[in-house]
This record gives sequence, C-alpha cells and structure tokens, in this order.
Amino acid sequence: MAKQTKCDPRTRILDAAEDAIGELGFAGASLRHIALEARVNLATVYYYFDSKRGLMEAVLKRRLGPLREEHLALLRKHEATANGRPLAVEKVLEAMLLPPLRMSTETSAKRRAVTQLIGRIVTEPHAPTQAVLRSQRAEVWTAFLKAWQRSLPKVPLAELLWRMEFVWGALAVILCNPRKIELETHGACNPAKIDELLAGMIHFFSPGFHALARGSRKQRA
Amino acid sequence: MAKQTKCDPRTRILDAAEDAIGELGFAGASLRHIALEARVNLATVYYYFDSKRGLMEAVLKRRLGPLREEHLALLRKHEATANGRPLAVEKVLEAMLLPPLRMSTETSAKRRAVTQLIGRIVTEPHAPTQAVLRSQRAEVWTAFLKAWQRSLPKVPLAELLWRMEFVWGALAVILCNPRKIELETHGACNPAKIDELLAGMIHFFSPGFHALARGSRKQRA
DNA sequence: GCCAAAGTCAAACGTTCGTTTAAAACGAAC
DNA sequence: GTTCGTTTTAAACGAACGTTTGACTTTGGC
Repeated sequence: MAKQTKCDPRTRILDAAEDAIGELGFAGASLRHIALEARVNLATVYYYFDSKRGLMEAVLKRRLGPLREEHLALLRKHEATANGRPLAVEKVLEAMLLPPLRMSTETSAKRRAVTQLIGRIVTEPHAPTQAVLRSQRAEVWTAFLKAWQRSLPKVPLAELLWRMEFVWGALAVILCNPRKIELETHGACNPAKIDELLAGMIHFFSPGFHALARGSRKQRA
Repeated sequence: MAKQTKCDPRTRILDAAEDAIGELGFAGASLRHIALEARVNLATVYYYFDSKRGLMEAVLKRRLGPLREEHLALLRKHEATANGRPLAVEKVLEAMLLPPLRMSTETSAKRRAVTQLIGRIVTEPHAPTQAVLRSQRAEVWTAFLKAWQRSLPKVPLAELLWRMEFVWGALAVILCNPRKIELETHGACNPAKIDELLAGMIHFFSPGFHALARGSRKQRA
C-alpha cells in the first residue's frame, strides 16, 4: 500500500493525460496516445475512468481542487492579517496570481503540463470541459470579487469584473505557452522565475486597479 | 465575375470553417462538419484548399492579413500625428487594441467566429497553426515593441515584453469567449460595446505602463 | 488450497477522421 | 454540336478514434 506513490497506473494515466492535453489540447489528445505514454493497456484507462470525458474531468479536478484551496487560503490569510480592514490592492493581486504561478513550477522541469493545462482552460472550446471549469472556478471568482469590492468601493462592479478578466487573461497567456514567450523574447522573459514575474505583474497591474472609473466626476481622493 | 460576392463555395467554406474552429477548436473541427455547414461536397474542400492544413492556413490568413495591415496603419497614423516625438502610452495601447476589437464587431452579430478565432490563436496547441501565427504576428510585434521602446525608454526591454504579453493575454481572453464573460458577469460586462471596452482597457493599462521598472534606483522622474 | 474480487491484457466493435479517385455536370469557345 | 478546362459529385480508401468484450493473471481473506 505504500508502494503506490507514483507507480500506480491511475497516477501514470493522469500524468500522461496532463502532458498530452497540454501539448495537443483536449480534442487532440487521444486515449491511445495517453495509454502508450503511461505504459498502460488501453482498456485500463476505461477501468479507472469511465470514459474519455471522465478522464478529462479527473485530470482537471486533480489540479483545480488544490488550486482553489490555495486561492481561498491565501486570500483568507491576507484578510486575517488585515484585521477587518480592506486588503491592499497588491495583496489581492498576489492572492490571485501566486497560486497558479507556484503550481506551474512545483512540478518537475520536464513536465510543464500543469502550467499549460491551467492556461488552456481559459480558451478551451471543449464543451464538457467548460462545464467542469465553471463549477470549479465559481467559488474562487466570487471570493475575489468580494475582496476587490471591499478594497475598491468606488470602482463600479462592471469595471472590477473587467479588470479581473484582464488579469486572468494575462495570467493565462503566460501559463499556456511559457516556452513560446521565452523564445519570442529571445530569453529576455523567463516565465520560470516566478518571483520576478509575480513582482512584475503586481507592479504593472496595481496602478490600473487604483485608477477610478472612467468619467467618474464624484471622485474625491 | 461580379457575382461571386458571398455565394461562391470558396467563401462559404472559409466562413463555415471559421465558425467550426471558433466553436470546436482546430483539432475538433472536422472537414465533414465544415463541408456540411457550407452546403458543399466534401471533395470540394480539397479542390479549393489542398488539405485540412491548407484550409486552416487560409482561414487564418484571411483574417490575420487585414488585421496586420490595420495594426500597422493605425500605428503609422499615430506616429504621423506625433511629428517625430514618441507616442503617448494611450496611443500605442489604442493601436494595439482597437483593430482586433473592431474586427470582432464588424462581422454580423450571429457570426462571432472571428472574435473567437483571434482569441483562440493565443493558446492554440495545433502545431502547424502556431507556425502560421508566428510568421503573421512577428512584423506587428516588432513594430509595437519599437513604439513602446521609444515611448518608455526607461523601462527595460524584458519588462516591456512582459507588459505586451499581459495586454495581449487580456485581449485574447475577451475575444475568445465574449459570451462567457457576459454570462459570468450577469450582463454587467458587454464585450460588444467596444468603445467602452477600449476606453476601459486603456484607462486600466496606461498607469501600469507608466510605472517604471521594479527596483530601478536610477529613476529620476 | 480455494475463491471471489481486483486488475490487466489482446482483440475487436462500429464510427469518424483526412484523403483520394474517377466519373458526371457544367460553361464557354470554336 | 463537339470539345476542353473547370467545377461538382458519390463512393470508397486506410487509419485512427472512443468504446466494449471476454479471457487471463494477480491478490487478499478464509
């Protein structure tokens, strides 16, 4: 029972599926390719997961569950430190950005699949996938929206929602193709250095969040 | 010869392919589905385009070509107005954002495929597709990088590249799933109102661009 | 040692994929 | 009316897809 740390077929299948999805997308990743990569018979995939859709959901939930917990935990931690006062913009941004960035480098260097997986989620057209994502993301999304509303009470709701989408999009594009960014910039940008990246993103996005709504004439500060 | 405005099979195939890719992604869009939607025999697709890859390239180039021209034209127009001086941050941002946003609403309301197509490009795993994209995007990318370097000479190259990626990612996430954003925000955000959206994005991103590099102790202004 | 449960395996199911073929239908030219 | 190049068509190709089956091997409890 202590032997099934990483050698059990179930985990191997999940790992292989994660790699395949990251490389080829949900539609392009075939079960035969996944089974071959996991050194498992094709039918074994159906033994552990009922279908391709079942496997896809398992792949997503394995990562999105912990990610959600980290998101909420970090947000709660900052709120505990704030002692009931609204969080600083920088803290909310950090809570949004750090968990995905950290997860992208936690896995071994060779397997950058998690990264791509999370990034790909945003634009994935695969309908069943989208359903899983929405349910997993809803709780985190509302938690962050509340935090933003408390921190920036003068910014209208629609504006806050837009800005959250902007940040999420910027994050996704990095996670999705970190190798591409590194190549396109001839090495000037290195998505693996998450400390620098996080600091850079917070530094870049904070001023925008502090900006009030356009055309708001009631601004006093 | 003047009759082939929108009824010729070639255009119908391109339109159908655009729809299918927008909905299902490049791997998920099958030629049979596309041919059926275009009311064309399957072999006709091969008559006009050599293969599935050929069709995909044609679909991309039909939109990316004009988009590139609009990008460069708008940038040149602003530079002409600036009279040799560096462009304002807001102008460069507008030149980056307006062409894709405008293209997303130029097509009829029912066919929001262009929008999704452009957005999907960012995270598309399909390898041949990526190759087409890189070549189409390279020219525009370097043009904007030059503009940014002139406007913000104190910000290091790597930082500028990162910020361009951020903006591009935010844009992509909107273009890719405008309907999703509208639903998730319960109508508070409407991606179809591109004037408001553009103003909001410029207003949000400008302060970040004006920010200097982190930890830069040589800053004087 | 036996047995039921858990797990693995090769082989095949029917479907759909991208692609090809060869013949039919078409329109303009002579 | 025949001819020729262009366009459209039905039918089929082999390969790969998701999925199922049934037999085989392994395992832990009695």
